Amino acid sequence: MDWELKSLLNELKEGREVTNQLMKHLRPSSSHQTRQFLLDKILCSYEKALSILNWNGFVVETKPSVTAFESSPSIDHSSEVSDIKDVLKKRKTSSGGTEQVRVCSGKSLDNPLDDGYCWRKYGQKAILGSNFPRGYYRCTHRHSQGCLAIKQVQRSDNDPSNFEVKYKGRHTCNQASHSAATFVPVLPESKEKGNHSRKRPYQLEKKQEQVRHIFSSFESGLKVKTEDLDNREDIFPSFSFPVESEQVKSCLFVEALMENDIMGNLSPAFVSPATSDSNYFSVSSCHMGSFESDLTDIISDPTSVTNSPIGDIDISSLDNLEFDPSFPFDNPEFFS
DNA sequence: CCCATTTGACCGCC
DNA sequence: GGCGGTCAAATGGG
Repeated sequence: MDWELKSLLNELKEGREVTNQLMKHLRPSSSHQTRQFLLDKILCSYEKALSILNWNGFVVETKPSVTAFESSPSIDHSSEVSDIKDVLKKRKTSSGGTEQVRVCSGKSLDNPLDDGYCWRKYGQKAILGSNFPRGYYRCTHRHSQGCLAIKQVQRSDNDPSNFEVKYKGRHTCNQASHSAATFVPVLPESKEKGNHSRKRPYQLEKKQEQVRHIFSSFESGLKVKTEDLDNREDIFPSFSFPVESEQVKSCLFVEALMENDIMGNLSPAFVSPATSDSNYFSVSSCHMGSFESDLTDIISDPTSVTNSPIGDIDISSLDNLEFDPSFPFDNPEFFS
């Protein structure tokens, strides 16, 4: 089975499971926060499922949705949710065909350039019809390691606090593969810079700074457009990946806390970014965004790992999920 | 001094 | 010719 279909199934299953959890939490004793958490998870599953369909050429219109978060006065989740508009665009490929490009919108109150990679700006252009110039960046390791990753950043006209980030190419540098795989921030530079004593500490420092920003960047969200210059199977193992790796870890972290079997079921898009198309991470950003308070609490306080459930979610209740086994989500023919 | 950014020039495509 | 994208010299910061 295609991994996309697996992902789709996983997302739908997860949506089903979380819906069941939510049902359990409809009782008055459950907290609003818990219900929000579950609602958001459901929405994210739907978003991911829709994205998968989108990517496979289905015409799926995604529109801003309303969630319980809008009733939350403390956090502006409404903007996040309404910004999770994944738009597919066609672009020409080198072979003359078209290729889908997904646009995810969001807001970044933080530095939109901090996505875990080291970028070097090589140009800036005023774009016709846009109020703000477009910045052109390429991977710092372009020359030392031949990394061809490129990104373009442009402030949104409609919402100047919004940035559209468009990625092209894939990271082939060490930084990409390692930062995607582990938390180890940076690798030794290639020998040509070995005589530079200050280089490494500087990059380490910078990298750690970037890592710190990753969550906040995705809390607020970014408008991210991805596009690869190569073939589809080449799509960005890396692109997602300092970013997504953080998210994956966070998700795994959350999932582990929430009894992996229940909330687990991570889609391949999450688990195996190296084999995924580039674009699913943005959906997970909504995931992240809505979990922000929980995650930041958990992450900032290691002691909470073992003895603190997420918010006040009743983990024990998650052990006994109930859902209608007759619902044909598991049947591949359901989707044919 | 090295490196990243800035910015005007240049290039290729439509 | 106009536009988007890239190059590369100039500039500035650490």
